[in-house]
Formats: sequence, structure tokens, C-alpha cells
Amino acid sequence: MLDDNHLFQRAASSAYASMAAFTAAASMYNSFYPTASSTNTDPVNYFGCTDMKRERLDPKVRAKLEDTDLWKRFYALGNEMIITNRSGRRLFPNFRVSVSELNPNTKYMFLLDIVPIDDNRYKYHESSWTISGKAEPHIYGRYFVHPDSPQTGSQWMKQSIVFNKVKVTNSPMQNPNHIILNSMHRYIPRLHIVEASDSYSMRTGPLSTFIFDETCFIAVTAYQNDQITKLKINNNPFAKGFREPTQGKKNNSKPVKRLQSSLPLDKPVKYDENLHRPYKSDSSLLSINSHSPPTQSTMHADVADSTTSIYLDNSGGDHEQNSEINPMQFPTSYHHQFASNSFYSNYASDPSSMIYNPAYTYMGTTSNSIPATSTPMHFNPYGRYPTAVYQTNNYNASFF
DNA sequence: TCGACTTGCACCTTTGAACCGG
DNA sequence: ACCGGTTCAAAGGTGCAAGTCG
Repeated sequence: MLDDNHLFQRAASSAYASMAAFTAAASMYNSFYPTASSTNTDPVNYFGCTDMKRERLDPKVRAKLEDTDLWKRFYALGNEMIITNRSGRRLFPNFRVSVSELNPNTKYMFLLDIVPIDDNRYKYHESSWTISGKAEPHIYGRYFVHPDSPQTGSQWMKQSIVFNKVKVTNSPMQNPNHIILNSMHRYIPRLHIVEASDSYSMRTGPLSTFIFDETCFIAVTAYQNDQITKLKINNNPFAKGFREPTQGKKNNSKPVKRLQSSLPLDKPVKYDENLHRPYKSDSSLLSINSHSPPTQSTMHADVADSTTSIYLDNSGGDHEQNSEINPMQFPTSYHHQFASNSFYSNYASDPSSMIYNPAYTYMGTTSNSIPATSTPMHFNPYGRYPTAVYQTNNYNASFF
């Protein structure tokens, strides 16, 4: 039985590790977007043209991850994505972004790919993730083109852009449109915005890439962490059949019975009802919270997970509630885990808007100038991220 | 024996065609 | 003929449990 302190340590370490992922991703990103002062050549083999210098989008272009509250709840626990399915498996939460400052009249294409965060293979042991060996090689070059591509900046900016059709698999023999991942490996999605009117100009047009650390996950063939399973069930409309029965509804379904045996008895009401906000399923899982000011219950949480309590899971029993990132349930030192690191402070204040746009020179710095203290040097159960990996050869595979 | 993985299942949402009435 | 709303069935997305494999 896990006590609160244990849960706190696990959650804090997971969240902190994700921050490390952010650092690593930043390094990774900056490594293939060398700054003006850098003499490094672009290690990314864009379109098979190694000597081509890829132009970047207007530095004012911004991308904002939506549903960040939900994403953060998952990553605080160590998000997992199922990759075994004959027809591929969708990502959940949905990868949804909103963009601004695009040229209204210019056409853009939006692409998504998923890349490894490190070169480790993991295993889930005694309720935590540990490194179990070296990673298997990643198959680069598979990316998902948003079906609305290409369209003008004004059209992209009209509404949020959802990549809910993206599918991941562990089988290279499956649909070529599926992104291939290795089980027990850590990944993070990347959003690419390319100024292009077709697939040909996509290979030469200005490009910017955005990474959101909340979206990192471990690919699995079966969920390892029960908390993740419960969080998915409670938030994914397609998994509604595994939720506990609500009052007045039939409760003799097989899955429900299974769940009943593993969950507390008191509870659940759909969180949307209790939150007094509209709940729209699947692709319409609108990110109302993403744009909402902190509620009273979240005002105290001035750090990275400041919004997570908005998703307080009313359907969750005591067990679940204690184990999810609910600032009310954790010692304050949990928050300090984020806040104590000054390097992350800006990110913590507005994580959803933090982007990897080279023109922003992340946090006013570059991969080469990130203070050493910003990179966690201790081991985290939910991974560690040797920056050197990204600065060397992890990103030299063919892209696009 | 154990962990990773596959497969079939029930339950659910989504989607789109068919239908109807204004 | 067109439009908007409703109904319904098929398709597809879930996690679970049992089985397979190395």
C-alpha cells in the first residue's frame, strides 16, 4: 500500500523527470537549429539534402498546446501509450494545438512526428520506471500530415488544430501512415509547421518545430501503471465502458464489473458535470481549461501543474485522487520541486505557451548555454536524459 | 517462471446514410 | 429541390483477460 509520501515522491520525481525531458528536448531542438553564433552544421538531414540550410518561420509564430491540464496529469504519472493494435492506436490525450502569428495569406502544412527522448529502454518495476538497457533503433521518416494541409494561416488560426487521427504501432508492416514506436521506450511528439502550398514546396519551405514536454510518454504494449489506466478510462470517451456505473444506469456490464472489483465504491460522476463545464468527447474534447484563468482551487499552485486540479477527478475514488496530481493532495514541497529550479520558473508560469522556436532562443539561452544546474543530474525513476545524446547523433536521420 | 506481447471480446462513441418534414 | 433535424446501423476506438512466446 502506498502512502501519501511515497505517492508524492513518485509523482514529483516523474514530473521532475519530465522537466528533464524538456531540457533534453530543448537541447535536441537547438542542436538542429543552430544559432547564429554556432558553427555547427545542421545535423538534420532535411529532405535528404544535408547541405541545405533550412529557413525558419517568422519567429513570432507561436504554437500553444491545448488540453495541457490533462496532459500534465498524465505526464506527472508517467504517461503511457498503447502501441499494439492491428489498426494502430490513437494518442490520448489528443495532440491539439492553437497557433498564432502566422501570415494569414500564406499556406502552411502541419505535420507531426514522434521521436525518442533518449536512447534507453525501460521496464516497469515496483511501481516505477527504470532503465533496462539500450534503446532499439528508431525508425525515422514517418510523420503525420494534418489532413487540412495545406491551408492558409488565417484558416489554421481560426480554431485549434487536432491530430486525433495520428496512430502509433509497433509493427512496421502495418499501415505506412502509422508512426512506428518501440515498446518500453520514451518518446515525445513534435509539431512541424512548414510554409508550403504542396508536398513539393514542403521540402524547401521555411519550417519551425515545436515540442511540448507535457506530451512525452512511454510506448507500451499493455499499461503498466494502474493510475494511467484509470486516468485514461475516466477521460477517454471511448473507454467509457470501463467506467464505474452511474446511478440509475445498468451496471451489469462485464468491464464495469471488473472495474468495480478494483476501485473504491463511493463515486463517480462524470467530471464534466461536476466541473460545470461542457464535456465534449473525442476530438471535441475542448481545452476550455487551457484558456481559463486559475480557479479558486488552483490559485495556490503557481507552478507547472497549476492547472491540474481543474481536472480533479470527481469520478476518482480516494485511491485515485490521492495518486493523481492534485496539488491539494501533495505536500507543498512537491511544488517546490518545480519552483526551486530557477531555470524552469518561466516555464512553470506558463508551460503551455512554451515553444521551441529557434528565434526565441529558449529561455533566453541555447542548448550550449543551458546552465548545468538546469539538467537534473540525479537518476529519476521516470528517466534521465543525457543531453549529449541529442547533441550528437540522435537526430541525424532523414527527415521528411 | 516471468515479463512482454498478441488476440478476441464487450462496451462505447463516432460517423454517415437514410428518412422525414418544413 | 433544398435544408435541417432525427434515427439507426456500421465502423472504429477503448481496456480487459486469457493465451502465446522467448
